[in-house]
Amino acid sequence: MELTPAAKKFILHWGEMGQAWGINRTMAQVHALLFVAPDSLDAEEISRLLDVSRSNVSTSLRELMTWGIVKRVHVIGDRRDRFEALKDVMETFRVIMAERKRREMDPTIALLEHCVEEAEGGDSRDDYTREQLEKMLDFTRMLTAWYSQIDRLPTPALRRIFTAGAKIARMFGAQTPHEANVN
Amino acid sequence: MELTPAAKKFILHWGEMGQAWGINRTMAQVHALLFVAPDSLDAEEISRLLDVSRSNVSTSLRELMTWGIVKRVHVIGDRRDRFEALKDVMETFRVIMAERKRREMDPTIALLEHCVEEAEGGDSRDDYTREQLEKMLDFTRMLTAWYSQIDRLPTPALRRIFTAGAKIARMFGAQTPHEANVN
DNA sequence: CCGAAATTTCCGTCACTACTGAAAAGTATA
DNA sequence: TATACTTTTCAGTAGTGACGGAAATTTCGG
Repeated sequence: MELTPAAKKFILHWGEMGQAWGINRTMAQVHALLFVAPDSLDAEEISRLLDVSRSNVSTSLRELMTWGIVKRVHVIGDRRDRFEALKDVMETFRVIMAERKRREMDPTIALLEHCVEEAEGGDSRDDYTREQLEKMLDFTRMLTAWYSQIDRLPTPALRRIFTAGAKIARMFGAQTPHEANVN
Repeated sequence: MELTPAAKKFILHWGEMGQAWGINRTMAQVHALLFVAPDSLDAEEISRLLDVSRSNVSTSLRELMTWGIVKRVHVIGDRRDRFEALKDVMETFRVIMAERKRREMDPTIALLEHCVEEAEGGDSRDDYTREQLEKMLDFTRMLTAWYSQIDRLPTPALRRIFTAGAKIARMFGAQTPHEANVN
């Protein structure tokens, strides 16, 4: 098996995107490869196709598995581990979101709570900082609460929400009397 | 002016978060500092408070300004440039989203379109890859379309959407007859 | 128009992370 | 249990990007 030009371009681009989002390039490339690959691949093959070392592949695969977007699979008659990615884009997206929430949003909320609490004891010179931190905390809580609600839904419902952007905008876009007064 | 413990912790954490999202640490720290600072700061002061070089601050500020979340301001009687961050969290979030869409989503869509087109000419062995790329393209388009609709709304409407997660979930969560059959 | 203050640019250095190769550990088969 | 095959770990290396310091440029007051 060799990579088609389209697959190559996608894999390289995915690597770049990964970097922009704080994900190591090889890891993103391995994911991209598994995503477009018709069959599961073994580590050796991945190493060959991406031209990176076997050990680098091993590390990347482990990471991808802890993220939950790549799974180890086996085929009878082959001792080697084989790997395949989640093939459903929405599902992949959800898993990544859930993981980033867990790794980044939750700790951020905890830290902000701590900071706000600490800033309450401070002298009045710190009032402004405390207010800003509170606003940041409120916003982060709002986002994660929204996410939690949405994440409960099955994939088709999620898809409906995302295709209903205009409808949602219309529903929530109406100005309240107060806002109308302000404008 | 010196940093309070709460401010320090927030700034450090924000730096870490930045890294996880592909943003350089100093840049994130400068932003955090300006976000919690009661008044605008000049570059010298930022350099001192964060203990990084003047030139590093200069670069970070320029980047933050191209992102549009930090503005140059002047006070009479002071030749030095002073800087302040957007103080509204939601607004900051919006600006960052818009910028990332422009920098990452749009190019990704362009590339995926190109790849799909190219893969159409290929032999049937590439069908699966093409299908996967198409799915990825559809998903990306769906997301950006949703975003475009939502982004039109004024901030209060946006806030209403984000506080209405449960309501939205209820509205779109109802199963269609088809889905009910499948389950 | 000159000089001082402030800012930006540039290039060398440093630090960090990704990466490799080799060795170690693990696993299945005979 | 030995052996061949596979995966993982680890320690050293390389490469990338952040950073600092100095020089160059710009800006402003006198």
